[in-house]
Amino acid sequence: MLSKDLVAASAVPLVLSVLTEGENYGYALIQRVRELSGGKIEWTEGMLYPVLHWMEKEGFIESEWREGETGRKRKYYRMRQEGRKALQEEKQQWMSVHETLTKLWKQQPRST
Amino acid sequence: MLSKDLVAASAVPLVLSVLTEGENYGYALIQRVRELSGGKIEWTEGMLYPVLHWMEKEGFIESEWREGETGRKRKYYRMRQEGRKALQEEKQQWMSVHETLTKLWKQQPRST
DNA sequence: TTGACATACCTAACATTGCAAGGCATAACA
DNA sequence: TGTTATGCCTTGCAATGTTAGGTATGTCAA
Repeated sequence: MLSKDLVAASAVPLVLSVLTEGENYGYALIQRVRELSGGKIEWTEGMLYPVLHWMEKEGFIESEWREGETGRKRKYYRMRQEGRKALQEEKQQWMSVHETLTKLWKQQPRST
Repeated sequence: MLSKDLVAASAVPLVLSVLTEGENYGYALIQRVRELSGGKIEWTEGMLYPVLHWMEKEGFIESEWREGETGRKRKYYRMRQEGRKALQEEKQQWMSVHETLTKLWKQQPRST
């Protein structure tokens, strides 16, 4: 189980990244992320939907109600140009932290 | 400037990782992390001290008041065994997310 | 045809939380 | 003597996140 903070920090970059695979809808995003992470990342709907709404308000993504292969109505989300820019920014931020961490992890631990 | 969420998610692993370099005190941790990140990670004291207190309460680290090279009293923090365990766990969580993200970033983006 | 379950979306409200802002103290230096 | 950098701490309120609930439809088995 991932920590709350890590789930929060990774939500937007993950949604944007998954949408680079092509449009998708909320319920399926949860499953896709679970699948990609090997079951380690478990999103709840109550966490995801507000994030999607916020991202749409920000202009990162846009949505459209459509029927999928089943007869069900689904709200499909698609990347917008703003979203691609945001993803670039998110990537950089993530990598900044990642590089800082790995720099430390590679060091020989010195005893105190 | 890093997002609030990312700062929160990385605080504990970063503190633990920096302390593997040897004991250190709060004020210097802020500077060390700034330095390691090339100025990208800017912690505030109001954010760090409560985290240090929490980590001590959890038994990850222990503290001791001492005088440094200057005449100043400083509160030095040192890793405990619990902290090393916590760091291992944090590493794994971080890497889970990181691998999920990089998996997506490596993919050929398909157009919608 | 009825019930159960999976799919699919949404939000209100409450508890939790984070952090800006302030306070305190000392050393260094001009 | 005033200012800046160092060094630690906490309060209080704003911002936040998650739980829990609601709605609806398709599918399948009994």
